[in-house]
Amino acid sequence: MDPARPEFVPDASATREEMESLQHEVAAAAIWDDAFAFDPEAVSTRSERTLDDTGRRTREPPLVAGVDQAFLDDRAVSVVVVRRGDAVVERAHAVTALEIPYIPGLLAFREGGPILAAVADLSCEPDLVVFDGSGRIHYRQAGLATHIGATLDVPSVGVAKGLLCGTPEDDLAERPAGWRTPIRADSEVENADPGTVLGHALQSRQYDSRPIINPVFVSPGHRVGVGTATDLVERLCDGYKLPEPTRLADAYADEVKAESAAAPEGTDESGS
DNA sequence: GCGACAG
DNA sequence: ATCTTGTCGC
Repeated sequence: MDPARPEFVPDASATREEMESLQHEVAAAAIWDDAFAFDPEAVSTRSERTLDDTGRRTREPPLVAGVDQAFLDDRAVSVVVVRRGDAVVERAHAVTALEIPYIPGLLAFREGGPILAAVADLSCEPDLVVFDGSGRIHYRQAGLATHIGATLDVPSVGVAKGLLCGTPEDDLAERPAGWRTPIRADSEVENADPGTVLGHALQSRQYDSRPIINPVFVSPGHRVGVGTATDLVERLCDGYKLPEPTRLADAYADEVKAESAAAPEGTDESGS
């Protein structure tokens, strides 16, 4: 799978001004309404939900991909795991040299290239991609999920463990599983009317008592509206705080990282 | 100037 | 993100 919008591919050697300028272009081109072909109701981590009362399959579950990364000194291990229902259909990875450090707001320029390298090896085209990081919840509304989603022109959502910017409508403390509240644009968010709903804080899981789990922050990447983005992520959570696509990608990234740890450079046996 | 700040 | 043993609980 290759970039549909090559001009959006993040360039780590660009100046900060050029990076922010590109983010504004990406945000202007991003689609934050439901504009995908699959049936959102068919998205699931289990195959039973795609069966009707008589047990017959009623619709083919969409291909959902999870993207995550692990790091090894100055190298990034990027992986993509694609599933159809609960079956892993394809996995791809890439080990590349990191060019710039982590800078809040510019994450796509550090991890975007490595991710695109892994996605390039994918033979299938996912219906939805779940990224570990923000999408529209970003200073210029162009977080990792939005930037890479728009570059590939694939429906995407961002799931972050922490809130980058924006203001939660309600207090996030100790909420029950299933609870959600809007994250609205404030003065820190450019080109957005204050109050615009950028995403949601979603309490994907909670214990009856302690320890207390923090919510995840879901936002549209590309071709998905705010409400649907959160609905989809909720459907993809299976008893854990993080959605299943992210958890699988996380585990695979750890595997590849362990294998890459022994190899000095690009000693890639599996031919990613 | 000070604090905040995805991974 | 990464560095890390044991430990409490279903």
